[in-house]
Amino acid sequence: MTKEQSYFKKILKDHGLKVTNQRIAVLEIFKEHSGVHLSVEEIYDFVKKDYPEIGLATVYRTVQLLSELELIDKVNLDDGYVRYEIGVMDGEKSHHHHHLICLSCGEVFAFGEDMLDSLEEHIDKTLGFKVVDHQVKLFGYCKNCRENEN
Amino acid sequence: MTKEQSYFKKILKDHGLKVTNQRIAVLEIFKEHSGVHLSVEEIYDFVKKDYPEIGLATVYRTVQLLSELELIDKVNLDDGYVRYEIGVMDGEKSHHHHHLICLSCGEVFAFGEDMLDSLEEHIDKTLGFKVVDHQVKLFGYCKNCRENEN
DNA sequence: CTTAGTGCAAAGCTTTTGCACTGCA
DNA sequence: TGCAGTGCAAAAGCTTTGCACTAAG
Repeated sequence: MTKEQSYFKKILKDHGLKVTNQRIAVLEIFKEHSGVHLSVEEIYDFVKKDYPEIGLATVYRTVQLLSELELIDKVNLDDGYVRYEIGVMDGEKSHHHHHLICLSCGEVFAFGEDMLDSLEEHIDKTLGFKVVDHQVKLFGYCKNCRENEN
Repeated sequence: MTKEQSYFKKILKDHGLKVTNQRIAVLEIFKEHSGVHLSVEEIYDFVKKDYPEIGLATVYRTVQLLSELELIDKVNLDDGYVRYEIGVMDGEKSHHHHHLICLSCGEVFAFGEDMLDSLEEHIDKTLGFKVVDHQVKLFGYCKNCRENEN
């Protein structure tokens, strides 16, 4: 058993939740696709390879659970699906919903979150609005696509 | 006829589209609710007061049209509805998808866009990603809610 | 007159829910 | 063994689409 699995089981137990094969299997898919933004349908298709009898509703419920436990992040890329990505795998601080979306190839890149600190401070001072979470989407053209067009 | 209506009619004609009462009526609702983020259902309810025989499908089609003509902005506040707001009514530069969403009362405030310029410049330099549009959502607690809690 | 636009109803989509069954603790 | 969790199918809710009809140009 990997250390992520042990950690996951502990969290489930701490919340009085049961450890099931389905939950382990879904988390495993997120681990195998770190950095990728998966729709529930995509997760379902992946999980079925290892666990063919799983139901779509279970995947929906598990994904909601993982999101509430803050083990995965919810991302809306406005493509008609709600997407999720694993958030705490890499050593660095968890990057929170910051995405570069290429309008040409559709690729999604991530970038760090510290760049917004001064902005949030300014908003607090001028508007009295206390920011506790943020979601930033930047649309444009990635390096590859720009090079291919030239 | 207001100057916004003349402008709208010109745009429709320039695109080879017909000027219909329904389209005028929907635009009128956006004008009356400048700064508000309306769902299609809400727009439908408002329009029906002036134009009871309008159909929901027409509102959906009109809103898509207005969005393509860049007369309104599409906003997704993750509440299950796609929302729209009029974008070019005030004299200032059009504020592009920048929202402060209060987690307590649900109120949505807007803020200016120039604050992101340095961030985008940095991204271009370091990642080679050219940003052409952006969408920023900041979640937190607004002044009112913070004062009421104390 | 021609055909884009409309209204209605049906269908399409993702997501949620009810309920009997299963399996973890 | 008891009850949380699951699987299936049905339902829900937003949005789109097909089609006959209406009205703008």
